[in-house]
Amino acid sequence: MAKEKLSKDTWLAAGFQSLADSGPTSVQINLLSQKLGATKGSFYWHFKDISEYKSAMLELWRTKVASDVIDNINAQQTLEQQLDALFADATRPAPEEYGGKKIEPAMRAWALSDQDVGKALADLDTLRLLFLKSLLDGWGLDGKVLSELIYGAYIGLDDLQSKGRTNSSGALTALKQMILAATETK
Amino acid sequence: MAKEKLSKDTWLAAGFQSLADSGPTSVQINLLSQKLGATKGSFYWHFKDISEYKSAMLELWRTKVASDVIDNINAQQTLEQQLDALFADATRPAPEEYGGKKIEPAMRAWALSDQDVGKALADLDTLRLLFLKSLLDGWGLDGKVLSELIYGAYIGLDDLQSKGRTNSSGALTALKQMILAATETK
DNA sequence: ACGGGACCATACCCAAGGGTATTGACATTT
DNA sequence: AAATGTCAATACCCTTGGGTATGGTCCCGT
Repeated sequence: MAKEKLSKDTWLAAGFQSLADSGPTSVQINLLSQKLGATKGSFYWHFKDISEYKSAMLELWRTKVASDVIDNINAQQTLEQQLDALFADATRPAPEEYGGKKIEPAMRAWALSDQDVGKALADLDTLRLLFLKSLLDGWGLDGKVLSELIYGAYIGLDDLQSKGRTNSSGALTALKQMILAATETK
Repeated sequence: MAKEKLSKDTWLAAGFQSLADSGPTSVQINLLSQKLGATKGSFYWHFKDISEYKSAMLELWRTKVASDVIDNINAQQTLEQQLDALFADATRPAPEEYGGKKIEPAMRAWALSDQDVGKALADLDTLRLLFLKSLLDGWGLDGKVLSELIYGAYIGLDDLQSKGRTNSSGALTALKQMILAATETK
């Protein structure tokens, strides 16, 4: 790590990295400090306290990291393209500025112990599920059921990949094929 | 909670309940004590320290709670029955003696911050994935890809259900139908 | 060159949670 | 009934991690 002045975003990126690597309990001020080669003095200049810091992480995740999925899908035309956009999101790690790792599984873990994260994740889940449902309904499919299946696979494969169990791309294309096949039998 | 003598298993069940409800950080001695209407004195009689307690939780989970899946599947004959057995496991909560809640999502969360849990979960994942793969291969399917898809859906829907987002049974039967359909086109 | 603000290091304090020691109530054994 | 063993309450200690106070360095504008 360079010796330059630290910024709010640098601190947050370190937090996301710790979060993805070792879970919510690992995002503590001392750890982050030594990870950045700094001390608490710097942290408390950029943030009032740790709850403000965590709120900033949550907000950053909601707005910048986790909210692109729907937009990406809306930009596509065919169902296949839309599914590709959705599944690409499950494979792609977070941008380097935000830790460079897959953080959604860790966020789901975090949601267990933090009410605010839990609420944000709940909102995100219902939003995505509803969006998926209406999308699939629009293609003449059983949106209620398929949205849950697709989103479930999205979450689970995301988790498997983040833990290094698989690369998950093959499984997602298989699911895509199955769904596309279902549209033709209509 | 009754006023009776507490047992090791009672303490462990309380731990699983806390774990499922509020994540790994919530399994602490003081909290469990007041949850059981007791004090630390009791805890430290049954367990040497908290790491022994957590090891006991992990071991109990591995042997009693999480290892039934493969056995249940092996007891079935047709592919459909086997898939049913697998998916039933994703829906069923833990037995009352072990907290009575779905704990695998919380275990996956715990694995982020605890090396031992991480290793146990990794072993379990690879075991299940390999088993699923060979199973599907035996039915003339693409085991490598489908095992990941099925297990991913298993994990994700398990998580969604534990967070109260869906009941997941519909999605799983849909996936089952898709897989069964794939066997017929062979 | 100097005054002020951005940025960070150092040295503390405090609450929380793990751990220990001691004692007490109750049952069982001899 | 005396002794032993099981189980739990109480009162402590210690470490960890959040938080504060204070002072230092660098830079930038005037």
